[in-house]
Amino acid sequence: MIDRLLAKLRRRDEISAEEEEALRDAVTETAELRADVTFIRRGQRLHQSTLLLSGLMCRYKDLRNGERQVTELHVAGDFADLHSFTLKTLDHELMTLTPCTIGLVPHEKLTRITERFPHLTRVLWFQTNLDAAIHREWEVSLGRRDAAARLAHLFCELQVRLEIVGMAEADGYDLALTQTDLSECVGITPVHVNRSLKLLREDGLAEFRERRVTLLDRAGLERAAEFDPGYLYLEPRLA
Amino acid sequence: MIDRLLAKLRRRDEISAEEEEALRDAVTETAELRADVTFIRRGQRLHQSTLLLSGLMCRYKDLRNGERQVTELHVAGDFADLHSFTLKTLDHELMTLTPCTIGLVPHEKLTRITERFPHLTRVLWFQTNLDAAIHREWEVSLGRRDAAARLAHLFCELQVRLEIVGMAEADGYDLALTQTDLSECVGITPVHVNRSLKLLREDGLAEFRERRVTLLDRAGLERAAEFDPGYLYLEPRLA
DNA sequence: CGCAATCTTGAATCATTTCAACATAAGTGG
DNA sequence: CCACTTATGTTGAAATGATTCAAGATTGCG
Repeated sequence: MIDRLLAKLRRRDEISAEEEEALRDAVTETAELRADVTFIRRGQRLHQSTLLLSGLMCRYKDLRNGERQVTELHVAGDFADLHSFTLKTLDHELMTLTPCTIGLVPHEKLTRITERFPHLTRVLWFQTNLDAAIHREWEVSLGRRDAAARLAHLFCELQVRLEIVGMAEADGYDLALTQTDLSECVGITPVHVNRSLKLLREDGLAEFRERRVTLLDRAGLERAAEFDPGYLYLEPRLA
Repeated sequence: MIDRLLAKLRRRDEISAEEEEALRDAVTETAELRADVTFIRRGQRLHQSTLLLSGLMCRYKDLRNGERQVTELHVAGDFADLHSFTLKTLDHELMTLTPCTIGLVPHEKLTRITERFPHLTRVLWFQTNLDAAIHREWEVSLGRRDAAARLAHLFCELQVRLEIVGMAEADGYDLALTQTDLSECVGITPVHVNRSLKLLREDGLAEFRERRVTLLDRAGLERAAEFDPGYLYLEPRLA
């Protein structure tokens, strides 16, 4: 059940049998959520963290005029709001994009982990730092890349993140987003997403059709996006 | 010496005398750095973290064409690369913007803290999550705010962060940046920074002259920027 | 004083947005 | 199963915010 989380953690560090047990024990409950539900709102006091077992979620912030900026996408295996453990309250909303299965992890369980499992604590801390690294790379996209490169970069990132949890093929993956969802990730209008996707398609780099991303030329796509997977910290580092 | 760090930590949580002692003990060395030095490069294996005691620093990433995106500014009291403790390597560069005094904290000291001081560990973990929250807010600026609002928002953020460590007056603060530095923070060209600063000045909101930010109308500036300090987590939360 | 960095402004250009129309796909109820 | 509605995708043309290029003004520094 927490296999995808374990795959993600073990990609970077060793997790002992006891640590694995502590993690399994930490998930006290599971739940199903339907698509397009904002189930955590900014400012709300939280007492548990959400482990995404299957489905797609996003963190976002809205502006007064209704514009929305998605700050991160979450795929199966991600701890969608592990940071609420130390923050207690979030500065953003958290919503499902597809139907999702989640595991609930009470903050007391995490406190216990910090008291008894220093290494596992560092591994979890690492995961929140990985989210921060993803935020940084999105800052670069939003600040410096043009529309097509932003989309290309996002497609590259998701290919790698989904591969880690066994949810991507060599040439692409399912991605149940609309062009409007994409526009909220990359900070452009839906209309311009449409035009930019057309460009990527015409350049033979990538295609987004029927809720699936197809990497037509992965190397070329990565070049166009200036994608360097370093920020995803794929090599083991043994904290 | 680590007073500003302590002020920052105590703003959000209680730090016991022992914990304070553990922190003091963790800083094994201090150093002076001159301005405009990139002293940590992406990919470099790190064995210590950098505590900024005085001065101004930034994290940034460069693109092939030479464009630079600053992903966060650091002020006195910030742990500029606490995340290197779990990441081991950074995905970005770290550079001084002014002459800086830094404290060096070996990662073994931090490992010790995770083994003996669970609460202090959570407090430090919180700090890296706070950096992530700042990244998120910058994503919103870069993705959705126009040029003037991005600058306005940055000025508001720094006012609050500098107040916490006693380095801002009620109406503004010293900020030793050039307009080009600002442009690398907010993702626009230096020329457009200049024009946008003019707008803010003409609207009576804020002024940036002679390396000093003056908030002419703080409430108005915050309104223009849609600044909500929630993401800076200013209230105590007792982890 | 004089050079170099920084700031300022104007005018032309460009990427993206806006507005609008139409096409396609998906979902609902009769 | 079709008619109808709604969400999503596509394209064109005009408008806009930001960039680029260029020149001149100001400031800081050896």
